[in-house]
Amino acid sequence: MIRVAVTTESPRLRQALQTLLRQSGRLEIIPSSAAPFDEFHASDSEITGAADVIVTDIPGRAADDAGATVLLSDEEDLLASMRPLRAGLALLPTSASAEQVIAAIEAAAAGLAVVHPDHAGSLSAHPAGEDPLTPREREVLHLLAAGLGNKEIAGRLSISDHTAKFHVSQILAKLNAASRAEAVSIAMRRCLVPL
Amino acid sequence: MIRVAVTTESPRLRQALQTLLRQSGRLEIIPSSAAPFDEFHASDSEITGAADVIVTDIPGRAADDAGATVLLSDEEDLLASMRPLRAGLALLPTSASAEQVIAAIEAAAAGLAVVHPDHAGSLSAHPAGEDPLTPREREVLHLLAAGLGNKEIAGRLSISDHTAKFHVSQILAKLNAASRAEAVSIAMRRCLVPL
DNA sequence: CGCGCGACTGCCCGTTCGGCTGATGCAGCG
DNA sequence: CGCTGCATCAGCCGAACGGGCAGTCGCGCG
Repeated sequence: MIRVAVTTESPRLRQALQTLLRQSGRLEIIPSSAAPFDEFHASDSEITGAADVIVTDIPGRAADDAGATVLLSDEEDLLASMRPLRAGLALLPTSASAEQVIAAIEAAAAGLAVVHPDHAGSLSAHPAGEDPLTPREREVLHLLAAGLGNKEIAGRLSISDHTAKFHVSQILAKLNAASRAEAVSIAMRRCLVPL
Repeated sequence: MIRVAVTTESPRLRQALQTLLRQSGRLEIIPSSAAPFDEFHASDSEITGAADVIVTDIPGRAADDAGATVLLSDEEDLLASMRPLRAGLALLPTSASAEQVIAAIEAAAAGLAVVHPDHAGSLSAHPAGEDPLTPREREVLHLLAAGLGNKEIAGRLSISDHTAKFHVSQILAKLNAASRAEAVSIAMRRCLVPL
């Protein structure tokens, strides 16, 4: 039985979560004080101490707390700042389904790091914006992203450095980059290259 | 009830996982064929079709498959290549505990992305390797990573382009990069710059 | 006080980059 | 049969890059 404490700013959300989680049958909800959110600090230690996982919508709590935490938030910026995914930290948007919240709680309790794809979009996926790069261009892009010069790229691919340069030009154009450095930046952001 | 298919190279591991997962009581294990791993492709579709989640130690399977997948692997490089954390993809080391595997399966089934902190170390934290970049150099690095040229960097920072160039040189030296493109690559890998 | 270090500026010089205008060969497609 | 897309090669040229070398300030530390 995983003990869960719900600490949200909105009482409505807290209510909803608590009933939702209770229905799962596998979680023990620790009654949070009925105090308004601006007093949550008072009852903090008691709740935190007894819980295995904290479910919250308050970014600060997730940042401070070293324990297992599920953060429900729609703020895009959060992802960036929290990016170094901690052990036991789960990041979910408020649109997450009940199963997702429950699964995230269990994973967090087990010490895993979790992200929701919707949220992680900026981290990982590139749903729409596609990259019409040819296979050869992708090869070049890899070397380009490794910081190689045209001549080195040409050497690795056994082609003329003119051709290498040509491919780089194509990549710059397709990625809408003004320089190879920007191309690397864009490519890595879009995960067109490993790492 | 989540239907789970176990597809591993090692029969021993498959056995261990199956019994382990069965004990949880919340998972339905789909019997995988007893075929040796080099034939797994033959029995692929049948297994995959019926399963909600696939547990495997074969990197290729996790890459190919679009569905929920739990990858058990200790290879560091994998993380890099899989980095774009997909929806429903969980990455665990073989040292993961039973609860972790089960939690990961449930999270993956719910469409979440999961990483194990041990594994994720390379993703987020870089415990040792520090970067003795001065505050000013970090500023320059940001612009550098955005693909700006020396002149543009100088403009943004209201300094001489000679100075901008100087800072870039310092950064290249400290990051051990031969070119600004490689510097961007290294900086983004080390998370020295947002995204 | 001297010393180191970060931030800043300057100039020289060879290399590289990125865009330009070309060309060739080889596929698939209507 | 042309057409289009991909990959290959080539020269030219201005601009940017990257490495030296040489300075000037201001700050904190012993």
